[in-house]
Amino acid sequence: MLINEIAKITGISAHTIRFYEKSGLIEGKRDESIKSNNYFHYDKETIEKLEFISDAKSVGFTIREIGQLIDAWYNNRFSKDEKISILDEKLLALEQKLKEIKQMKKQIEAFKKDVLNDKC
Amino acid sequence: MLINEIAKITGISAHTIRFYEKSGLIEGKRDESIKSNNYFHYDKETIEKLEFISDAKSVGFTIREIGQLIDAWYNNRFSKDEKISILDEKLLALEQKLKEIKQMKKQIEAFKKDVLNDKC
DNA sequence: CACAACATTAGAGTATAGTCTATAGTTGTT
DNA sequence: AACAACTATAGACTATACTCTAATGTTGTG
Repeated sequence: MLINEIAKITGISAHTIRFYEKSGLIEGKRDESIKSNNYFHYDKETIEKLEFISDAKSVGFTIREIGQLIDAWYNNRFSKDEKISILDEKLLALEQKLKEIKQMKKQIEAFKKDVLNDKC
Repeated sequence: MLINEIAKITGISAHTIRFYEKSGLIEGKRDESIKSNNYFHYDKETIEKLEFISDAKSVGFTIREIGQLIDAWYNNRFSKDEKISILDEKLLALEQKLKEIKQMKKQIEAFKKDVLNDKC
């Protein structure tokens, strides 16, 4: 698949996909048998990764963190122990985020109560 | 209290506090009886707001969103109905974040399982 | 009174994460 | 062949949220 095709599938613009590629999150391959152009070809795994990137961005992970996660998942840049340590670290971060969000919900609910009772 | 005092109390730098003031999140008052300087004075409410800003940033709210929340809480820029509508909107956003984070946790736990079982 | 420590303002600089433009070449359709 | 549509690359531009610097004036301590 060429860039515009995965752009359409994932809903991520070709520009942004190129930005993610430059950032090392995904990697297209050039078809050595085609010598007239140097278009990048992307596979189904790239689509999976792009969908993961969208989700991971939503929960507040940075590009660098998402890169680590993708490496821990797909690549062999890290040893098994290193992979587990990265994943555990992110799980802990998510636990922390859950706590903070629940706390914030309580606080905003308290604001709301005050507003409803004309206390502010 | 002057700026460095609330900076110390809240752990937020004076620079950042001035940035929040320019952004409309907090507001210091000048002492009209002192004519030799135009230092800003901050009260306990400002400390509350700064602590709220820190928490709200942690959960991913932008400066603009935090401004809305502070207005809905402290100021009378909005009617009661508008306040409730802002607070409900933020509560919904937090619900959504909770869902996304739980989903991401599951996904990372699945990665971890795969790594532990040498499946990737 | 010297002088360190603190205050204000304007504006410059940084990091992150895109987003867009310009240039140049390639592919597919008529 | 003409031409629209697609691709790659470099680099400029934008928004957000700081962070720092410079210039200038004020306050408090020995």
